[in-house]
Amino acid sequence: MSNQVSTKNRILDAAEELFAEHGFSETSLRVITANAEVNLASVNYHFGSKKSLIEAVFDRYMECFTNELMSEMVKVDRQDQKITVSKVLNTLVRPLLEIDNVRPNGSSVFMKLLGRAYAETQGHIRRFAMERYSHVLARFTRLLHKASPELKPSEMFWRLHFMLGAFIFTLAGHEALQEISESDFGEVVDVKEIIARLIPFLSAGFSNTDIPANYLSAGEA
Amino acid sequence: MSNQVSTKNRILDAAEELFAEHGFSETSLRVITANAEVNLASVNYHFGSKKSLIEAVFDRYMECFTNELMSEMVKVDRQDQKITVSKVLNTLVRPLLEIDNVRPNGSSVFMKLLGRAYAETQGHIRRFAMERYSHVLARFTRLLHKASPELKPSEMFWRLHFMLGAFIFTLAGHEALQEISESDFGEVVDVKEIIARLIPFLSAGFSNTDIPANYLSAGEA
DNA sequence: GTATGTTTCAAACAAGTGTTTAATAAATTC
DNA sequence: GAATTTATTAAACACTTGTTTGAAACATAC
Repeated sequence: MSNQVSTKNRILDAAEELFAEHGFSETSLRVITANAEVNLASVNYHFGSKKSLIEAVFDRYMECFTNELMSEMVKVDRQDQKITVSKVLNTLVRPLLEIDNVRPNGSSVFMKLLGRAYAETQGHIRRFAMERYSHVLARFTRLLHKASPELKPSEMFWRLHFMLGAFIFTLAGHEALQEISESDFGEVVDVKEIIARLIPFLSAGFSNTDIPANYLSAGEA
Repeated sequence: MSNQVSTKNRILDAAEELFAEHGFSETSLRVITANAEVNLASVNYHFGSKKSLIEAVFDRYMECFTNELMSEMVKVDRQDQKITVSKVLNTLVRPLLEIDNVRPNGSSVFMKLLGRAYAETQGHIRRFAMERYSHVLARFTRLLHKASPELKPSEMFWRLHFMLGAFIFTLAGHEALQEISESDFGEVVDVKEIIARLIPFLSAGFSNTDIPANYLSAGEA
């Protein structure tokens, strides 16, 4: 029993790193099992299929992340001060950086996985994630509404996905951007600093009022 | 001679559609050549390898797009009024929508390809594109600097990539988002409308002043 | 009309893919 | 401690992948 868990985790550990680095379909079960130092057949034994393994890798992060995020959102909801967009976005930070304590480089790997999953089947996994973690997304949306009640739901939907796009895209490719930043400007920035620049950017974007009147909720226009 | 061009284009046409829909490594040469109704070997004959085919598909769009973009940027640069971030971002619109005239659904396919290429090797193609079309990016950056001279280069670099992320990510997955928009809010939006919402969002984000002082250029802080 | 260069084609190639099998080993249960 | 469930293993399976081959068809030039 103690050993079977070990095998399962060895596979997950090796898989997530390779998936993040090279993509899902570019990573074969043979290199995964070789890196994990387990038998090839054990993937199908423990996970059933490669597809299920991908989901398992994905879920291990998502569950941890969404749990932390939920408790962070509850905190913001319970406080007395006014809820701002910036505060809502900041609920993402701790849960994300927290992953580094669970797993070395965890936040980096997680964002890369997210980026790949997002682009992989262009929308299918996006939908899947939006359904599987719909309660988290709903809560996040509700918080955003409290911060910007003047926005009508459809407009908020679009702005939410603009933010998601910038967030995931930037952090998924943060390593390349960090390299450029260092070579071109001599600035060494870590993930935390990237987020520190990203959040004001997104807050301002989300809160912008430079829009056609019909994008506001009824009565506000 | 007239036939070899036709074969080449049939391959490119079939390939770009399949690449956009299913991804690069998920699309085999056999389904490409089947859709194009040409012989399997003709891909290697005309393009050398699958990798070169991918680049050819990508370049056919990029060249058309960047040419239009350059002339659009020259226009903005030549006008007398003040250059705003919004104006700079709007230089992207016509070149993008123009593609629909060259090829049905062209802008949609192009953005999907961009999204895939961006995520595929996480940064490698990003770097490749930034080098191959560095003159375009440099011109775009120069325009942005004219619009926001108070931003120091490194801060502009980050904000530029925040915008790129939101832009490419949103438009690459626009179909899924459009479906949700229709089913959840009953709103049918086209690419043009998405961009119309995106640009004010990005302008506000890019122009935000809610940042630590050390992110501004020397003397401004 | 022969010769030259270009393009198409069916077939085969070598390598890699996820998955399954049946035998062995290990752990757990009664 | 024998019986039974659970885990590991090497091997094979059936299939797909990108690429190459060599002959045939076509076009062009002299």
